[in-house]
Amino acid sequence: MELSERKKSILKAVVELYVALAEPVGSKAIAAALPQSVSSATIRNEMAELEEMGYLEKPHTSAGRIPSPKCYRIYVNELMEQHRLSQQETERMNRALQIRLQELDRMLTQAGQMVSRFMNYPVYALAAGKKEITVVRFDLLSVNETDFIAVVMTSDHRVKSQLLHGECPVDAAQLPVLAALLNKDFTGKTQEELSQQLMGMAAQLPGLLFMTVSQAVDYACGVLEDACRRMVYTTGANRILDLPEYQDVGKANQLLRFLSEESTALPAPEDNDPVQILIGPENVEQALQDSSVVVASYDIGGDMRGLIGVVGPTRMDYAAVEARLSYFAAGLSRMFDQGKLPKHEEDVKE
Amino acid sequence: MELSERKKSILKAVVELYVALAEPVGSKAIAAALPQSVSSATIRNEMAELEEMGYLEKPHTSAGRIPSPKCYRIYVNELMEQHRLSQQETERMNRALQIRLQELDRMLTQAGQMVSRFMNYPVYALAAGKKEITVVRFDLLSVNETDFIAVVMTSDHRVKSQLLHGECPVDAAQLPVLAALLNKDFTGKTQEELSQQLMGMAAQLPGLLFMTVSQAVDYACGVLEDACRRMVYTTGANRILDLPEYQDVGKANQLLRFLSEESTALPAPEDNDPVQILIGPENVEQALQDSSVVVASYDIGGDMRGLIGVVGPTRMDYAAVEARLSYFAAGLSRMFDQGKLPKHEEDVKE
DNA sequence: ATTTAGCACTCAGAAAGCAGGAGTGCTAAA
DNA sequence: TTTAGCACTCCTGCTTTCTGAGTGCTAAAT
Repeated sequence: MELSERKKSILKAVVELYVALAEPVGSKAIAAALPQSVSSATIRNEMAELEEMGYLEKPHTSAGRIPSPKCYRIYVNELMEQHRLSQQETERMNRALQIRLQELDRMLTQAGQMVSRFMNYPVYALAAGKKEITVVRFDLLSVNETDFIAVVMTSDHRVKSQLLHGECPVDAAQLPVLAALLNKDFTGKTQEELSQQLMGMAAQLPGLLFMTVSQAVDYACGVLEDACRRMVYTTGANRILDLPEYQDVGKANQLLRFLSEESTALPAPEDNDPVQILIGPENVEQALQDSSVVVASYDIGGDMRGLIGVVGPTRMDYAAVEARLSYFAAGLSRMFDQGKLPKHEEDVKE
Repeated sequence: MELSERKKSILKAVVELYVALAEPVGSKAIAAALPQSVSSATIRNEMAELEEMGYLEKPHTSAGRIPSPKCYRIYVNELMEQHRLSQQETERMNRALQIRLQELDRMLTQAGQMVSRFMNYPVYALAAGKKEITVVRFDLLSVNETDFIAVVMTSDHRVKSQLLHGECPVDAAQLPVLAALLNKDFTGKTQEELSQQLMGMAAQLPGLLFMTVSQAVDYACGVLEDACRRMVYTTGANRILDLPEYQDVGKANQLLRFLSEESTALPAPEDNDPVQILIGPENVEQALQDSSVVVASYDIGGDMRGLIGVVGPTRMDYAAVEARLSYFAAGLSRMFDQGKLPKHEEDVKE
């Protein structure tokens, strides 16, 4: 059944007043807020019906109404107006986007920090790729008789390196040979495949050389491992402590725990919507049932895209958050497009 | 004026009872806890004096006493007994210490996470060097006509690398030459010196080459910059929400903010005590006035040492925390000693 | 058939009052 | 110097009352 125009504008008013004041809103307040002039009694009748229909809720008998998740949903789908970013805001954001393109990991944390600063909500950022990450290139650099540097470039264009203390002396002249070997037999492999390959190699190589190869491959495994694991960066989690809905330490604790410990379970948009909004119980995760998530994706280049999400109470200024987040995502896309991450041969092939 | 034996044992009892129960402790409870059998009335007299002297405080007239910071101080200095780690504990810790030596940054966060898990308090970890960090080595690796990898090794043995998209074509053959140039003129320099040096170079090099050099040096600057800045890793901050002293959201918020935003201001031990304890107002930082910090240092190798600190309420089980932290620090020292970070030539010289 | 005014009703939250109890400080006896 | 005894304090938890915002219903007005 379709909602009357008036019902809709009442819902809209309820959401907007509740978002602004964080208190149940009563019939009088709505009457004042509506463009049409109607009496509070009329509003009361309408609200009784809307409650019946599941759009509004009462914390207790003699309080005003608060929007239900269903109400928020219809609000974001139909009712909410395009939030207009103020000149100030866009300028601030543009300034924030003037950062130098850095290593992807740092990039993500930085993006998160920026957004969190603008939103006053916790933010998470991650990069998602379509394919499994592999090593695409090895380099070994000699430091001295016993130490060398392993440089590993992964399929998502990250380059990681570390100083390794050889368990046996390493000949500087040998290193290029070993690197060539690594590049030949250990590239394009997932973590498990790497370990296997290494096992198979054990017999074919002189012990000393094998030690070194093994160290390098071990390192590469480590890199791949936390390329998968530590992909999510959360920032500004404690901002929720400023919000009235998390004044209860128990609730705050629950959400904070989730954000810091299980952040990998944070939602990623399924379809290719630029921005997706998940309201309260629409979240699968138990810990997010009372919270909402707004998540946007942007182009990173390569076969990757970046995800950046804002977590807040269901009472969230969806219009504003969505507007800001899209703006940011668009900005990031542009940034990555300019300082383009180079295509690796392998990507170009397909 | 010296405290009588009995006064001391009363203080000890007050601290230990208060630490255990988080409630003001009364004369009767103390009488029961003391080895000597004395009446609660005697205790009351003694406590009145101790309060006079500033060791004890009363939240209000008819409540028990709680220890003042001064009391905690004398407790850690003289009264507290060596906490004996249980077999279980040491085993768990040993198991935790079986981690593979990785990049220093990751190492620190890992150490922090481990300790925090054992302590149930927030933990911060950082590495402090005596000298300013400089770049000790550059490498440039060719990827394709336009891209190359910059590898930078710093004086604290970190190796960082990134894929750079050349603003102009880069000739693979040229790269070693440029790297040699970088190693000659840009090593052993602080961030500011790097920038200066680069300015001076602008005129002397063909434009195209200069672009590339400039990109590499820029990257090195970035590395040095956040080698200084992002040196502190905090973990488990929200554990404080489980403690009764931070049930007040305001207090919790203040401390959490401090931990996440100004963690660089966290205390580092001045002298070379293995473990240092800072109690409440002994902390310089405003935000730590009601909290205590136990911080230990351990040897990382090179000219660096690692710092690891536990933050908690003044009502903290100092004996246990100190014991665990020392054990951990010792373990970390040993680890770093085995998988020794190699000395760099420069360090060896002096 | 809506809309509106009016009014009794409900209920959370603040303020006030009350009893219980833990703990103190003091005094006087041991 | 220690201890028992006792009056006193004042926090805590409890019930009580009060107030006000907001509702739902009814009956009149449009």
